[in-house]
Amino acid sequence: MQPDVTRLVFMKPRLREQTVTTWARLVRTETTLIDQVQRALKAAKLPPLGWYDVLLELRRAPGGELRQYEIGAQTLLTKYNLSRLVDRLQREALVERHACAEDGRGNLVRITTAGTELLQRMWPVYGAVLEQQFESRLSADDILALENILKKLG
Amino acid sequence: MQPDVTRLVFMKPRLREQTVTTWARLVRTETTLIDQVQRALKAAKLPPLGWYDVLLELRRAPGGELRQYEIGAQTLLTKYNLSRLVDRLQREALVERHACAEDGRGNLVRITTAGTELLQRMWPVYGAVLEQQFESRLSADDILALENILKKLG
DNA sequence: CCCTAATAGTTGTAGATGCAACCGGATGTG
DNA sequence: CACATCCGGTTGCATCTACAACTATTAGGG
Repeated sequence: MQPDVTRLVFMKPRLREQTVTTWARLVRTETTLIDQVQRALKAAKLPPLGWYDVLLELRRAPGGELRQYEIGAQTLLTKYNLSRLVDRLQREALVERHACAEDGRGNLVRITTAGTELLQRMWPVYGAVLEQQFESRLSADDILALENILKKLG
Repeated sequence: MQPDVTRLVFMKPRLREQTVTTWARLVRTETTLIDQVQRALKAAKLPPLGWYDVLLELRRAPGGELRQYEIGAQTLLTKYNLSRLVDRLQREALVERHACAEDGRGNLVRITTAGTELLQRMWPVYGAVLEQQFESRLSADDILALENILKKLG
């Protein structure tokens, strides 16, 4: 559950200049990197990142299947977006939808062989961008430091 | 100009485990924070973040006006998205479009009084989230360290 | 100058997202 | 067990975004 940010008290914010600068850089850096991944995938005629995220969650899960709401919790997708994204994945035979025995409302989404194969074709593209735009520009210490700072924001 | 990520050599990526973990956390943290800002704005019946970004760029610019492509370069918006976003802002009288004297193709976008007023109403909401979800969770040193790491990724 | 190529911006159309309303099936309380 | 409520998921509709094609203007050679 996310913190309820809709009830914050709105006083005139007194933020340090440096905070705003760093925040802006964080947003810009992240969007730029994501954008590079997306462009690389498109150039390789592969589906968008959202597909990768969902398929990866499924492949990580025991049995290669998850309830839809579990995928949503992991990927931060809303339920209606997920519903339609799974439609698209299903249409491409990358996942199957099965009725759920324990809960008559829901369904289990399972990744197919075609789905895992797609994952394997996407990873080199995704990973190459990560390697060259992210890992290679930072030291191992940088990455650890970054991890520790980000942890405080979770 | 962005690095051309569409011609990378795709070998089997050999990324350190830690790199992938940190990358995942970076993406998740940033999207969560942006999402919190968006929800706070919506709860306050204010327009989305994209409007803020454009209006802020304009207010920062000398004379409160910029060419459309200049806004695009700052905000990472594509030209067609920007074209329509400026349409919407114009419809709400937050900006004006003027023909550009030096370049007959383009136009100058200028922020209006209503536009700056909107900025002033949005900032407390935006800033409050930043203060409570970002600044208050990090030390000044953390923020500086974060800045320096992110700089290497630009 | 003229012709080509590049640039700024718009637009038609298709696809994706957001919102609210909705449909069961599950859960809890009296 | 009856009822209201909650929860997982879907869907209609409006809005927004992506892509490609287009107009109009500027810039660069020969």
